[in-house]
Amino acid sequence: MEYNFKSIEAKWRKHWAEQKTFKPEANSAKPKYYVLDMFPYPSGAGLHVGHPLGYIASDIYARYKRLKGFNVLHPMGYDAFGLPAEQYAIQTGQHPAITTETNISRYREQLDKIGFSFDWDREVRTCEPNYYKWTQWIFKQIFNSWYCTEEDKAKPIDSLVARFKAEGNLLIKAVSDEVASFTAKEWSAKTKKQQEEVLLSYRLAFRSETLVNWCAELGTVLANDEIKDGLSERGGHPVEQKKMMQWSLRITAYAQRLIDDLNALDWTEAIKEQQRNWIGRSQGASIRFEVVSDELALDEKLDIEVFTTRPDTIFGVSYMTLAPEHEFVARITTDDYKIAVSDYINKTKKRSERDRMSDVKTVSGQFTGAYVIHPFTGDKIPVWIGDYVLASYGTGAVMAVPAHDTRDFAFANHYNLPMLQVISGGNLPTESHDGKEGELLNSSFLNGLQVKEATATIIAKIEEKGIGKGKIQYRLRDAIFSRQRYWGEPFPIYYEEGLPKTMEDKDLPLKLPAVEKYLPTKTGEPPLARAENWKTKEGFDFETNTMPGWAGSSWYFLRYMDANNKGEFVSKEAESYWKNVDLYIGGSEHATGHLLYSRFWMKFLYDLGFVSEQEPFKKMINQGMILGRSNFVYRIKDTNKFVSHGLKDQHETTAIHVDVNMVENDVLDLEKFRSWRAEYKDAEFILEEHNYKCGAEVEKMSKSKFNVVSPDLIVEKYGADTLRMYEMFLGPLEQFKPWNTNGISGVNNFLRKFWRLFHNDKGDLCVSEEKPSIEELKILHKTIKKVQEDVEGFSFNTSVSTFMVCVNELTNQKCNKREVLEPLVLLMCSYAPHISEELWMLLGHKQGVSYQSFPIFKPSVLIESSHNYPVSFNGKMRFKVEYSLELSKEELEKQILAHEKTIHYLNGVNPKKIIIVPKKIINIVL
RNA sequence: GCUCGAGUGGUGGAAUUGGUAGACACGUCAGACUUAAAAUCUGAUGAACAUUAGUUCGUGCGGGUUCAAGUCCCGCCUCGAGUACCA
Repeated sequence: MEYNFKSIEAKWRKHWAEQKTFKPEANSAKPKYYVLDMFPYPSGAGLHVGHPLGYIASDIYARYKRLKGFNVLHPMGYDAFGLPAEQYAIQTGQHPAITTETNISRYREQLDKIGFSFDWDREVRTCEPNYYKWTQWIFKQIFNSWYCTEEDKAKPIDSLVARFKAEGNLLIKAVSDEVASFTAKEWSAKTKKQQEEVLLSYRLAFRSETLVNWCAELGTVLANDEIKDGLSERGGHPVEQKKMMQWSLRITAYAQRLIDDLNALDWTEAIKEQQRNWIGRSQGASIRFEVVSDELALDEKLDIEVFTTRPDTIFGVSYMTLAPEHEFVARITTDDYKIAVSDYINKTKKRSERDRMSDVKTVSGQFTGAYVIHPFTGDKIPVWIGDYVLASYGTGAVMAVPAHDTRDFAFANHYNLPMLQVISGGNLPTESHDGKEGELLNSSFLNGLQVKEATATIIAKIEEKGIGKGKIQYRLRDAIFSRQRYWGEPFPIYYEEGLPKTMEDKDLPLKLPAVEKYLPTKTGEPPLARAENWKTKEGFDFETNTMPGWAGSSWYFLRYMDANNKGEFVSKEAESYWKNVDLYIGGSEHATGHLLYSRFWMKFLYDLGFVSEQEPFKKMINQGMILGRSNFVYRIKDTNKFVSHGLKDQHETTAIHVDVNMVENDVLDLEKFRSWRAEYKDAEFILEEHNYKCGAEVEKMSKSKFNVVSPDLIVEKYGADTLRMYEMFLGPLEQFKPWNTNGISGVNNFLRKFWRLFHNDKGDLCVSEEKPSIEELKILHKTIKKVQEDVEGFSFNTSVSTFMVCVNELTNQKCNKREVLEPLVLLMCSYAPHISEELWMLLGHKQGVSYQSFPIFKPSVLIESSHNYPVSFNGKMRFKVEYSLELSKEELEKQILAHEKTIHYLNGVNPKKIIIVPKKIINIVL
């Protein structure tokens, strides 16, 4: 029988689905292992060949872990809320749920063809009411919590109320908005409404006026990454900065824990570093400067607070800069400067924050006429405004030290402001001296100290004087949590007298209402305001915003543990068994989004005792994107003649993208090309070596470049096992690489060779029961060892090569011994599961290969070869050894000494000791 | 600018703790089988000289450590990714 992948693969897919082969055991005594892929957004375009890359890798690992005796959870689902389906709904009126459903079935169909070992009974979809019921429920918990900085954890809001009743808020240490202090008595005296307002400043989900990117045309707030050059990425509509009432989550409360706990994670340093930078911890001090301005009344006292990471340079301060939006600007600007200042503010308003950021070189600013008093020298320091200072970071004000900060330096040079060096070294006045090395000078009591000592000294002094304190500032902002969209989770919130209230658990899920149109209302309210009864239902006034895309994806990994639970988001037993994800595979583009929010939610749920781990993803592998490889034909100018790539320089040509599906190994299928488009029907070709060779270039996969390769076509032509192995063979998992079908025949050949090992020339099964030779066992053991190492180290590409070598060698040996072939099938079954199942069955096993446990081989050593190293170094000598059957240590020593080359190079010196180190090297101490 | 990663044949890529650089595959060339082609199989394939054994040079560039460097150290160059007026 020939290797007929079509019937084999169809048969086993059906078998696995029917037998529910990949359902994890309930109440298992086995150790657990949770392998998860980042779930996809089901887009209308379907899967291309790049999507399954990570899924294949995780599937290999999941199957491998099952063989190793683990109880493996390996689920899949869909991140199904999102903008494309909503946009489609706006254009066509089709409900996003229908679009989503269609796309999901297409995805499922494509996924099913690749032979993944997902447990589909646990599928989750974020847009299903049964799922988002729990997203809403978690939101409720966040809303009903506050963050206690004493215990450094989130706690139920009731505990805060109890303390307010007992002691007021004077001693409460919490992450909150600015709240006026009150006593227990004053608390009790407040009305219900006033109390609610106070609590809102403490809740971890809160409402506030926030500056957002508002796109009027789309009728929604946009995230920074949804804007390109001041226009919306989708549609190219103008975007403006606007203050809007928005829901936010107090992720900043977790900033330090989010940084600290990164250390223990087995993620790439790059991703961890990205998160650290995003959170952006800087240590420094906040310092208050007293304002002197003609505008202030005589008895009016006003301080400007600045944040600086370099309090040690305080004696070098020569001016101060406020962000143009700083709240004090209008109050302190003197009459003489009012016009200039307001002109300047108007000018900067026109430039979006993004423009300001991208245009770093232009220095601009304006003096306000006001001064502040230097707290140590008593000097009058001019106050400027400048758009290089951002209102949204720190206090929106900086103390400028031009001698030791590049930006202050540029500003001071431009406006001719004074500059004083206070730290030795550097190339002043050519450039500023930003480094933290050197000795303090011109700094009164700090003179002679090193930067580090000076920093500590000055902070102590500042605190002593009561003008500020040491402070840690984070770049991370609270996460804006509302979107003016239809296709997202409704908030379980209604309003009474303008105050938000949560719905009862029993009334969840609050389902998305039907609307006749998916656009915002004429008055600019979100689409949900169009729903009948939404604003008036039984006197309720529901929140019309919906949650952002990342809400549902911040906890989905927990739902898989117990996907069909109707009474809880996850049961205590399921959670305490599966705990968290052992291996997470997905792209690195979510470093500062999904991966950060998930960690935040997990920590929150941990604080409230709902889960037992603080981190959702223990180990993560980031697979690289698969790029497209575009093909070109070269049309000779003004003709319908096409010249092969190698000869194109002889003519004047234009390169034209051709569909890569008409090209194989860069050779164009002329017939397909002629029938591709009417204009090419009569195309003529200038060939080289009887073929038309196309040019090629690596680009992102896109429809317009005709370089999208669907996995379906590959499966159709070569089978799923070939696709799986080829995607792994392509190169290291983490690397960005172009899709290139050129090498796929090699992998396909290998699978056919593998098949032939078990069959004779006539195609009949032919497996011998004879004992294998030492040579044959060595081939097998070498392969087992190498493949195991590769899988554990995620070097899937090299283990494909290892299999190839093994099969080549066994073919050369004409080895068809059962004792060799059986373990090989087991080893192969995570990579190429269909063919392995079939062969396993042909070998006479009743139970499928997916139920087997991996044989543990302990390959021992046999001196096989040595290098020509001289003996005269370090007293150590190293030998390369290969694997064979077990040997005792004594035998091993004997073999080493008996080895011809060893004796030669030992030069008659007797070794004192032979050290057998792990892996393959033996050290001989002379 | 900063952070991280990477530079190896015609191509994708291997290379263990520093230990025979180029595994494996594609491509190319030659051969076998065929009326022929396809498919399959076998062999060759870093470069230069010698064309027989062999010799020399070779992992982005320049130094260094070492018996031994793709791998470690110092100084550069190039490319990719992320981030950016964060005080």
